[in-house]
Amino acid sequence: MSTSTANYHHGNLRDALLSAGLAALEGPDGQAPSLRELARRTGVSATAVYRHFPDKQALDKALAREGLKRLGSEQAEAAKRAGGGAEGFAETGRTYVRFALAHPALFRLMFTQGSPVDDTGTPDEARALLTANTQALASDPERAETLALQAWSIAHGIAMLMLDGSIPADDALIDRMLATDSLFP
Amino acid sequence: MSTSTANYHHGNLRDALLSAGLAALEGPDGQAPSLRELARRTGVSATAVYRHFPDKQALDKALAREGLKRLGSEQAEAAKRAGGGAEGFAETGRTYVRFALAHPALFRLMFTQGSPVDDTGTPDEARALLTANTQALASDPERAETLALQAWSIAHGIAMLMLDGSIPADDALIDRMLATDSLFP
DNA sequence: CGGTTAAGTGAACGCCGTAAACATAGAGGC
DNA sequence: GCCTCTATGTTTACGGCGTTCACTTAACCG
Repeated sequence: MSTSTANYHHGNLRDALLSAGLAALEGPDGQAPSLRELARRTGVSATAVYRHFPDKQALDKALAREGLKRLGSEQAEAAKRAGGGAEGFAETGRTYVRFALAHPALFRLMFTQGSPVDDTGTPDEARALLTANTQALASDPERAETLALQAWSIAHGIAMLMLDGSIPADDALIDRMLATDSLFP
Repeated sequence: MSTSTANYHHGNLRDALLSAGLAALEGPDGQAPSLRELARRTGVSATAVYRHFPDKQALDKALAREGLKRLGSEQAEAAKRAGGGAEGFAETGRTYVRFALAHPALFRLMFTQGSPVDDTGTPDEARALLTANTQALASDPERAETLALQAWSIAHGIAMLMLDGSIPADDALIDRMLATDSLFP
């Protein structure tokens, strides 16, 4: 992803594989695509993948990283649209859950590997937004960190439980559960 | 599980498979065991499994159901030990997260299938405990349902994020994040 | 232009879940 | 007490998976 533009075959196979992977993850089957399937869709032999990724897990991690980037930018845009502040913060939570429901396979992939973020030293945008928002909203700066983790956890919990079918994936329910006045005194 | 006592081979293969599965899920690799591996450990051919489960997913579902049962009874015991009430309720949350950390592979399995509970008409103990506790503690009975889902979500979110390594799996952190006075006004 | 090297290929290995055809042990009726 | 029927097991086989290895090919660079 990111830097595209090239002559495809004999060229940016890496990006082509990632594109195919992201497309497959959006498919209706909700299944993570196999390495061989991805190679097939890209019109390349299965072993060619190994020229660009050491193994399947590395490919998955790259896909997860791209997913995280997209989530972060969606959240940032939603917060800006809401005018920032407390309402903007609340909107990032709703966006988090809606993103999970809109891209279930990708979202699952993002959290199935051991934190795919840490290889780049800089934290992802979603996480930066979270700490910035909580530090701005919390009185006690130490409380801010706890608040950040609590907010993340409840959004993540709602998302996961809805994805797994344990809780109805209802948009109104998301709003009700994330209503800030019924959480956090 | 449950009804054991028999002569093992030529006898209760079903229970033996479930026992082997639960044992494998506790292993250090944190990997869900394959059907063939389970059959091997039980000393039986792979296809024998199909006499007792229509497919691998059904076996996984049975394992998940057993996990849910264990979680429920651990929660009930913890609540009783805490003397019930609000403190008992809080204890069920902490127990939920600790259970996930103590049995990561089993816990993941429990929520990776589409809600493994619904085939039995009666809800599992964990869920029953949750609704009973929230209905006893909430003033508004309609608020109780929202409270139940919020409480479940935050515990589930903490558990998942800690399992995935996104949040440090720290016992003190669990207590801080679940402190009832910093949640729910 | 020729050689080095990055990038792709095909065959093969040992796993996996599952299907089909076959074997056998033990229970129940005669 | 035998004989049959059925539940429970076995062997073999298929296609798909991730990955390895030895190989070809194409692109660039001096």
